[in-house]
Amino acid sequence: MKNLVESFYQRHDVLLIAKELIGKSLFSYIGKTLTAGIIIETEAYRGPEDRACHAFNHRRTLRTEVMFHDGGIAYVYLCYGMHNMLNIVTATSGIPHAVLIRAITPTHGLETMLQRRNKMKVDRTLTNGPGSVCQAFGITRDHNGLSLQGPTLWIEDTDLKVDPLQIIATPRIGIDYAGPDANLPWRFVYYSKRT
DNA sequence: ATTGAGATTATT
DNA sequence: ATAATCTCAATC
Repeated sequence: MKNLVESFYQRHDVLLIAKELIGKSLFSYIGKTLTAGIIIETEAYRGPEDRACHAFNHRRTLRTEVMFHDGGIAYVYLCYGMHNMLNIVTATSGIPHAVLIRAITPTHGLETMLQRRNKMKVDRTLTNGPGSVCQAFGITRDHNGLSLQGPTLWIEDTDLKVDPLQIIATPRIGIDYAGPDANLPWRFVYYSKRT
């Protein structure tokens, strides 16, 4: 297991990075507890030219500011007034690319995740949506702009071998307002046989 | 100052 | 299908 280095995040092909993040391991050490899981679903948001991206047309606000920074940090924002969303900022300064983490399969800290999610049993709903992932991992807007080199939030490589054929590309979720860009197949789902 | 809508989730 | 809930940006 090895922490992904800055140069991994600072490449300029956000679609490639979104695909490569599938099968990696997301860690958080928050509230004195370690939680971790394998990333199984991502979405790419490609800066100025992507109508679905918050930073479309270089829209630069308090919220989108961190997307313009160098890759390798977290972009966390609030959606629908109640859900935190975790994004990975990629590319380099001035290029607002990001990858939304939509789902993981839990590996560590299951107890903590259940508590945070207010659930009794581990099931598919524990961490299968961007809001759920953040809640289970304890990630909030307080972690906006945080470095992914740790010690609070980071991503490690794994021994898991991901066959490219197991990654399915589909249109992104919940962005009907983006016009033609709503059809771009920039959502990536890891397809594995399940019980 | 007000308003409308959003990268969602859990429940009816 | 819909309520819950709050930030942002566009408009007055």
